[in-house]
Amino acid sequence: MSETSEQPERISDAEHAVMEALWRRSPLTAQEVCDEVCGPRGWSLATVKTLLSRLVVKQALATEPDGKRFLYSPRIARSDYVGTESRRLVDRLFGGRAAPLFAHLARAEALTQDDIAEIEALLKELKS
Amino acid sequence: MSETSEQPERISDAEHAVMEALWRRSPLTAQEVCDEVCGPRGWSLATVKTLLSRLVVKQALATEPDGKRFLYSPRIARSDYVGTESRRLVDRLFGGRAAPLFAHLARAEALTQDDIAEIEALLKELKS
DNA sequence: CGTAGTCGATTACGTATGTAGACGATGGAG
DNA sequence: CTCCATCGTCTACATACGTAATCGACTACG
Repeated sequence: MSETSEQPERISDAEHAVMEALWRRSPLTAQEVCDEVCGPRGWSLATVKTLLSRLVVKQALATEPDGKRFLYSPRIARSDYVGTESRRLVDRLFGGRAAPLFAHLARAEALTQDDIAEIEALLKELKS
Repeated sequence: MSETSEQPERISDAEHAVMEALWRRSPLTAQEVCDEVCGPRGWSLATVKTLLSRLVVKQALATEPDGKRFLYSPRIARSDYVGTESRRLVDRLFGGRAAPLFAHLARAEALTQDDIAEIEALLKELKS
């Protein structure tokens, strides 16, 4: 019984931006991650390094030495992250049921015809 | 031009629990809010008072004096809150498109037949 | 072999958040 | 009129987060 019941630590907003870069492409060095995110967010390399360290502590990233520096890669799948975050929202705001969320989005988001078609196809698949 | 371009301040997790109580029923006194949420969350009255104050500062709650104490009521509609939070999630995780979120939920959440029927009805309505 | 650039690690610091105790005003009971 | 229960406010404090500078180690260039 390894008594390390690691329920995954929460990933903050800024940290999430770093994760996205690494989900797009990995492994990357700190510098490369910065190339991806520093521009858009107006961050310095130092900031990215801090975020990377924190993500490693949170076990969200794995490191692999590459000569003098590290290569970082995600340790959790994007789909898992998306799953828990979506679930959190649905639980907090829609009593745990996905349908009301969808209803809300449908009304508020002005789905395109393509969106609607996509969803209908999905429903058909689910019903079979 | 009133230069108070108040983009609504973010409501934290704990604060959100308080908002939910007041969305269910309002106005309420601090004590009454505590009756609603202190049990489930294991909070003390003091904690609720702090959260209420912070929410007032954030303009999420309005106060109305009632003798010696205050009555609190929401100043923002739940649907607005739900809207911005949902939008945040969709933007962060699904590139701003609702359909992928739905696809994810559909696969991961095991929608009931009722859910599916509900959504189909909605789609029909949207297409007309 | 020394020096400049680069790397991760350490330290910093302000604000937000979770949680709550202490305090001063005040209104109602007696 | 006095005293106590309550109220909101102020203060407190640990942790998380956003953002970054600094520092010691190392490497590649000259």
